[in-house]
Amino acid sequence: MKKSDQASFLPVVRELSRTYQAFEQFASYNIRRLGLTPPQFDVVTTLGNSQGMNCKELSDHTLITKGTLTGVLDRLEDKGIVVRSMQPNDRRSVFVALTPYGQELFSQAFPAHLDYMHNAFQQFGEQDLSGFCNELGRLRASFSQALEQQESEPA
Amino acid sequence: MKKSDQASFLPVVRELSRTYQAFEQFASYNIRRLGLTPPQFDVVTTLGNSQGMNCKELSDHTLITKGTLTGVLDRLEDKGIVVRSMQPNDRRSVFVALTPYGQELFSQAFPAHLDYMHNAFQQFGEQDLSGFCNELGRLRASFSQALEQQESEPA
DNA sequence: TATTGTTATACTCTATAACTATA
DNA sequence: TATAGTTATAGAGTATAACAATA
Repeated sequence: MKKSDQASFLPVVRELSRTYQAFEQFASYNIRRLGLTPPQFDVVTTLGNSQGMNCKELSDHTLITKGTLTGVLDRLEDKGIVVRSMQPNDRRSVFVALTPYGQELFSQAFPAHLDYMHNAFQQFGEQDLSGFCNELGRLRASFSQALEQQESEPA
Repeated sequence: MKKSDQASFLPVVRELSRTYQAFEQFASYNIRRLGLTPPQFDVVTTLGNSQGMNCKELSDHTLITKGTLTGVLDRLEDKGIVVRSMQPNDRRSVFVALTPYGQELFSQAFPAHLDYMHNAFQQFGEQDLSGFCNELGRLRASFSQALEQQESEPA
């Protein structure tokens, strides 16, 4: 019997995609009302929960690759939300932080977004939530591991 | 206490995003080797598991909106993978199906992709998998419902 | 030599809405 | 009037690689 004949994991894959799409739709419905795209919002919240960081760290946190990040930051800078500055200690590095306006946006929009997201979780208790986290974590670990295996193999 | 102060669902949201990203990376690593993008692959597998369908049905299955679908189909047609034809019964409708080459691609690539995906699920048993589906399904239902609520509210 | 970030290129997808041809 | 699909527009993210400045 070929492996593909017993693809009992297929429903999981389908369900994961559908669930993420539903989440993405729900979340971005609110995010776009702020005039932001999801990647932009991701950057703003990452910066908002820190004192600022360089592009490399920002890229690691958001999983946005450096080439793309330049464009995202450009657009956020145009909107006056973030500011770039040079670092004296390492002059290759660019320090990125929220502007005062960006901080105001963050401190207003982030709690509001949490309240919004809360609507989707009202029916779940602590136990449900930690159950979700566990299951998702198991899946994620497995995908990461499988990808690493692939990448380390000869093409 | 404000709702946002007790955001115990935040880890779930983060974990769902990370998990999906890990899945997406893992899956697309293989899909791109076929010279396809994930949306294109989605269309190919949807068509491959059917006798063909019109754009409306295809859009419903893949969740790709009609405007985007036109472009995706254009590129698949350029590659000789799908073919569009008119329907005599409803001349507004366009029937989309795999070409013989597209069918060959599908019948070779789809099982291969399942075998590839299988690598990420080896460690899970039937019970794990159905557990994942249940949890994901609960989440999805909740997101869908919450979005509907939002959309029905006065902006 | 390796790293940080920008630039360049070319493509792909997205959202939105106007448009056509049918029904 | 409503529906199916295309077209138009403008933007935004993606992958990739070359590049400049710095370490």
